Order: sequence, then C-alpha cells, then structure tokens
Amino acid sequence: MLHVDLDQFIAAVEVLRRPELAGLPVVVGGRGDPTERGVVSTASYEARAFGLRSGMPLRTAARKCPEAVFLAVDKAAYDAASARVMDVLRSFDVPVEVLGWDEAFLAVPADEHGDPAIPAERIRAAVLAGTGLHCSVGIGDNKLQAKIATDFGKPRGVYRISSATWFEEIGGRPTEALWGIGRKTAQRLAELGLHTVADLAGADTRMLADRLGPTMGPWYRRLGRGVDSSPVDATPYVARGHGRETTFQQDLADWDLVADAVRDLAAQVGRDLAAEGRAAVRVGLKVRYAPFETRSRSRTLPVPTTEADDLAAAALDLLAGLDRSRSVRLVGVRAEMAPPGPPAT
DNA sequence: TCTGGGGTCCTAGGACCC
DNA sequence: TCTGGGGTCCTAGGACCC
Repeated sequence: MLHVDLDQFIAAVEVLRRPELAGLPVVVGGRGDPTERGVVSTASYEARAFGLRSGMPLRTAARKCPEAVFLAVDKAAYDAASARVMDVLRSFDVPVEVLGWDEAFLAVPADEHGDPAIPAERIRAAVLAGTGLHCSVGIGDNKLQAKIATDFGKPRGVYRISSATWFEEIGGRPTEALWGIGRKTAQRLAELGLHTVADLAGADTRMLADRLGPTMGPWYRRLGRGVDSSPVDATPYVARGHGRETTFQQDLADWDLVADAVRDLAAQVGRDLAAEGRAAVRVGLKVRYAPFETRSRSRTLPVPTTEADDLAAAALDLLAGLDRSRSVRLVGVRAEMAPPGPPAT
C-alpha cells in the first residue's frame, strides 16, 4: 500500500508558473491580501521556517513574516494541476483512491515487487517528470500506516511503516498524530490518562466504548494499534452535497444585506448542482454571529428540486427563524443531493 | 491564532409509527 | 390506557480532514 502526498502542493503550483518566486516565503490564502479576513491555505517551506502554518490567520502570518509573498487562492489552477497528478498516478495501472487535491492511495501490493521502495521511487520520479511537482510517498501494510509514513518522508522522500515497526515508529507520539484524532479527541483521551499512541493501543476496549461511544471508542483503539482494514476505493467520487459560504470583511448588522448574500450563495449552489445534473433533497443554512458563534438550520424539501429559486426560498425561510438583532460574520448555504442514478418512475 | 471554505461522518434527542 | 419497545426519519451540533 502506498500513499502519495504532494509537497506544499498549492504553493508549489504557484511557484511552477512564477519561477521567480522559487526560494521565497510564499503564502497562498484568501484573496491574497494579508490585511483581510482569511487564513493561510498553504505556506511554502521557506515561509514555514518563520512559523507560518496552514489555517493561520493571514494577518498573523503577515505579522510573523512581513516579507512573505501573499497570493490569492486560484482553485481552477489547483484543479488542473491535481488532474495532471492523478493522471500520472493512474498510469501505474493499480487502483487509485483520490483524497482531495493532492493525496492518493495506490493499492500496490507490499511484496509483489520485493522492495516496495522501488515502485515508490518510480512514482515520485514520474510525478516530477509529468507535472514538475515534488511529492513524498509513504509505504504501509494498510492505508493508515502508509498515510502516517508519508509525513516521515517529507519532503521529497519515501518512508515505510509496517505492523512490525509501528510501535517503535510512533508508539511514543501523541495520539493526535493519528489520522482521525484531532485536538478535541486527544484532549478527551488525555483526560482518561491516554497520552501516546501506545497508551491508546493498550487501553481497555469496553472502557473506550463507554467513554467515547460504541463505534468511535473501539475504532480509536484500532487506530492506536495501527490496524486498518479499509480497502482502496477507486470508484469515482460522487459528492453528497454542495455548499457555499462567505465570511464578510466586516460583520453585517443589516439583515437585508445578509438576505442578499443568501440569495447569491443559493444561486451559486444552484449552478453547482446544475453542473452535475443533480437535484437537492435538503437545504441547510449556516449563520455565524459575531464574534464567532455558529448556528445551523436545515430542512428536507417536500419534493426534490433543481431550481435555484427553490433553494433560495428555502434558505431565506430558514434565515427568518434566526435572531435578527445580532451582527453576522458568516453566512452559508448548502444542499444535499439524492444519490445519482436513473430517475425514479 | 480574532479564527476560510469545501467537504464527510457520528451522535443524540424527539417525532412518529407499529 | 399513566404507558412498552423497536425502527426510522428529521434536525442540530460537533469533530475531523484537506
């Protein structure tokens, strides 16, 4: 099993088309204006040396590294670059499961080639030759191990973790190093005295089920042990839903303007659905009040619709149920779709 | 750290039905 | 009917990932 992850993908795509940026601290995020509300999508390695990280507010990034080059997010460029990368990966004629723009699993059997590092290096070379982009490759006995191994190989490297080396490699790491455990869950685990991956692996299954739920508890324990039986799923991605949201540069006290934004967002979602020829079965509205308090409302439609006007009407109706005395920081509209397929008779 | 935008999945309570 | 239990749908919120 191999996991491929492009190195600083978004920043690398920008440097590829603007070679004069090579070697400079480059930050891609928002509209590229570090005085605006927005966060860092990707920082180049040179920018990371200043402490810049994905998810950091652009204003903070500019304070830490005023000389950085700030660029706007250009989704279309990353879509195109990602498609080229995935084409290279699919040329190896093994099942490929795509995760987002810049990651994929390849179901390369661990022992068929003897040394799995050989196909891994061939893939790295092919991606570089075909796209001009560098990547790292993780090798594992399953997806979880391969995914974690990739981080150890970065940048431009290959790294292998197996069931035999799992505990020596990551047994002492914090549980947050695992794919699927974030800050909140790591904190809950720490409250149970479970700090490291090895702690989690050795925890009692029933205790975890009691404290974290009958599904999630035992699943976390399997993560700790490096166990993952999920297959590489090469079936083409089909979205369950589409949403659009926007954070206002200034909080909005005027709810007529909020309603205008909801209409715009509903129209965009309508176009996204139309592009796929899918009907909405459910409409959701998200409102973030200032300073940062989020409410969501949603409704199953009486009948599936492809009409943007129906989406807008439903979203505005949901909006009418919220507290108009408060200022709004963000508003979002999303639609959930019926699974695709032949229309019911 | 004055905290984006696009997604997915899980949980839990209440409604509703048999 | 002072009152069970299971199944399923709907909704809100949370957690996580890229």
